[in-house]
Amino acid sequence: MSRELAKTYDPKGLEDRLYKKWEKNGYFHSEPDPDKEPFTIVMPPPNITGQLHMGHALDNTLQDILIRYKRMQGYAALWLPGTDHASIATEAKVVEKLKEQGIKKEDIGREKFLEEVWAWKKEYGGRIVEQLRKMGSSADWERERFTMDEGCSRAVKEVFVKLYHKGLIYRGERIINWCPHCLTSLSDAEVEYEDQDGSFWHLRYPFSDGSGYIEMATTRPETMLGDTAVAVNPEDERYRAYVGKTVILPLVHREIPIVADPYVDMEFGTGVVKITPAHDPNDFEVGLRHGLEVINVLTEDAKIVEDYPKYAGMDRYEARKAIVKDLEAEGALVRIEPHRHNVGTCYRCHTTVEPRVSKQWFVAMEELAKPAIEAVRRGDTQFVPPHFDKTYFHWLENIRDWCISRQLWWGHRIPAFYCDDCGELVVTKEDRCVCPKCGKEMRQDPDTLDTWFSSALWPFSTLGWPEETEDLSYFYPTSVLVTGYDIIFFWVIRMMFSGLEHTGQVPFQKVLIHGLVRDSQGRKMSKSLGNGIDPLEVIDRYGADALRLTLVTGNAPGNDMRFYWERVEASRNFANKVWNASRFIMMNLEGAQIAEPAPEDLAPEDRWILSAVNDLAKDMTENMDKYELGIAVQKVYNFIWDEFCDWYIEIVKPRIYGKGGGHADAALYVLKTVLTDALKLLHPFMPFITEEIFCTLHPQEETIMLAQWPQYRTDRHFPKEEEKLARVKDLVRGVRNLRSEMDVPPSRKAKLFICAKTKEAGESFREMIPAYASLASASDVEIGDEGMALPENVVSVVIPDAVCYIPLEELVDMEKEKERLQKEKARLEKELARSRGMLSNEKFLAKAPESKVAEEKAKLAKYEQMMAEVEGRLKEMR
RNA sequence: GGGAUCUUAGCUCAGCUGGGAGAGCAUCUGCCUUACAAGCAGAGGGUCAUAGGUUCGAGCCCUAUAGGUCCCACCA
Repeated sequence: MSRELAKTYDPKGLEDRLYKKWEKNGYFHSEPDPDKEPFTIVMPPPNITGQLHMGHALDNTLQDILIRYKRMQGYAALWLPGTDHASIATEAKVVEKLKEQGIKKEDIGREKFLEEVWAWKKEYGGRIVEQLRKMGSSADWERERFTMDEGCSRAVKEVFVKLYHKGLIYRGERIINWCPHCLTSLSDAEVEYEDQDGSFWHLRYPFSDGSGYIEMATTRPETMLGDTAVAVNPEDERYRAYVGKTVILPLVHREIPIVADPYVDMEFGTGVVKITPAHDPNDFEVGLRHGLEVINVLTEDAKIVEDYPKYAGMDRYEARKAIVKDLEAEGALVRIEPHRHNVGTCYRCHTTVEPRVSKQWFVAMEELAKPAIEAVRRGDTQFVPPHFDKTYFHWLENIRDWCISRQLWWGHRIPAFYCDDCGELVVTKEDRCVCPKCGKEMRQDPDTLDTWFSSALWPFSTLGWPEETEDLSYFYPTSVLVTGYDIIFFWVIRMMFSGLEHTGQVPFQKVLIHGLVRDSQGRKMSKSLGNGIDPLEVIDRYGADALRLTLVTGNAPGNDMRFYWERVEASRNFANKVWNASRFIMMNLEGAQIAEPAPEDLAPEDRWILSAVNDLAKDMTENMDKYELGIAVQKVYNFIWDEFCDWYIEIVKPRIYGKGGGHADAALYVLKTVLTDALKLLHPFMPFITEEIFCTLHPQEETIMLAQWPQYRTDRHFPKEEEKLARVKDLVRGVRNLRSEMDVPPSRKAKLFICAKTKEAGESFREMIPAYASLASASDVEIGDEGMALPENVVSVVIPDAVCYIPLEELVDMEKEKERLQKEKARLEKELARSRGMLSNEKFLAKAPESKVAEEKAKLAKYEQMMAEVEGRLKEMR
């Protein structure tokens, strides 16, 4: 069934239709294949609650390019998609929805609540997948996985139990980051710091013996209710005498000691710190060292506890006002000064986090970090670009234990059980547990695991681990992880140590890091700013191919990029160019069967373009293998637009129109061949348009997706013709330039007199005679050598190995011509000076590689010859 | 405080192992040349942040400085 390309390029409809075809025909599906090399990408699971944003679109585009490329190279390329992870965000969405109905999750209980989440997921879960499909993602959707599905849950339990028994997971009372809004603990990585204006309250606490006061400053006066000491630096002469004394805590009137601890900075403030172990991480440490009591004064939603009736129930900021007022009344407040400081906020809701002492589960990181550091040092896993390993090392070398318990319901439940009678603790993979001591049914820990705990297992849990599946042994370790640098700490590092700990291998060989997509002013796209651009809107207006091209051009790994609609438009224009060139070629082919021409029927331009596309394939393959996708796509873009469309097609037009000599069939064959190769090279970047054109051009072919990536062929390398065409291009450009500068309208044709300085040059020009009419507005062409007869009133253009004369009669302005030649002379003088300078430098001759010296000599000869011509012309005109 | 990164044309950015500065957009000029005006042809525009160093040769390597961005750690 042969179709024609539509007259105008319109991605709408076309993209949907092709995607359905690909999916229906199962082109995305991969199985282990002993005859092929595996290439594996595991997709980061985008959160289904959010909609697809530019970051996802970028991730997805890069991954899809790699997958399509490798597939065409004959790899068993598996792109394993995951489309959900258990997160605070998911839970919050459902909590919000229930709230609208006036229901709290506690009202309906855990089981019911989880049912609600699943129902919600059913309604919205497919959305992000649909959006990814619109991007052209060729992930293997048949293998779609969820972090919350059964396989993953099994892996999570397996890992937890194993690490627990190795002593690498422990439960302990620590001070952790607590979000009073989300009502859950947060890991250190989940806390974001922002600068806020605050105040410094200078307080004085009276000594118990009535001998005076000690003054200190605090940013959080309300926590003074929980103070259990005052600390000074042991080196501090000013306060040495006070250490060991006690003070009376104002308002509460509790007697607390003054301790000496090196944590206190003598230079800062008054050099005295109040110690509130329950509400500050540093104070907690000081408390441990000095055996201080931990007095918690805040509830989980950050209100004052009932022990302080006067303030009970007030939230922390209300309480602050009240307490400051009372302190003032009691004479404990010295002064207030403004103070700007960093406060930790919840990465999700940006509520100020409250340090809180509680029992949580932790992963001991020290032992796990070591192999992860080693693996990257050895090069088992490499970052692209490489400098990101520094970030990686820096984090791992300073890592702290990882708080993994979350007070949420939507997530993997911690597989730990408690006996309410005897306090026994059992960690097990079983769903239920009976106390081994008293035989009583045990109660499972109500908490769930940090979402990154399960996400860290993704590269192998999705392949069937802990079963030793065929998939796992074939596709693991995966080939490359594509992700943004903002997620190195959350995800990459945790996958690394998890992979090494549980499988003994790194989870991936390469980590391709990309930057963030920012708005046109360089700001991060965010919901609160409202500056986010919806990829679907871009697709709707310009097509997925244009969006993909935009996201990958002019972009180096690890660097941020700005989003401009103008760039999308430029990408769409390129698609349009490809479309029209293809339409032109097919119009001329008219379904004719074109056989491969005999080598002698190939014109120089045919060999040149065949050679060029051949070189292109080689170059692009090298770039792709080095993950230089931006460079690769730039090359195919330039090839198609400049070399193929603007030069080759234009040169060949007279031949296929039957004017001028040469074999029309050979030209048609070359057009078809080169277009086909170019489409293949472009396909990973612009899958839809290339598929549509390819299948129309080759009605017998099913898809370009499974076509072979163009291989470099030594029998398609024609350096001689490349040289010839370079000369012809120089000539044509020279003539065009001259005509433009002399204001000659294109409609005014003129004869070209080409005086060739060498036999080869003359031959090159002669072979291309039919092309000059359209390329250089030539009415006729005469080629000769030094002695050729020239008409009066000519202008000239000097190019390497030749001079081209154009008689323009009344249009010739001799002054202008002189000016032009003077300009050219000046340019050549500069070049000659540079070249002669280099070649007269003995050190250059002695130390530079021979090829460079030879190259420079050739250039010098060329410029000398051109200079002689220009000077000769100027002399004649005098 | 520690670390990373950037500074190249008016704007946004490429520039892969050091060997005569590039693209897109914008600007200016001329063209509806039968695939494409979402196009064609041409032009202008850069001491590659600054100062040193290594080298026959530096946008690229090294050192310092200035400015910007980001990450981490943080002073109560």
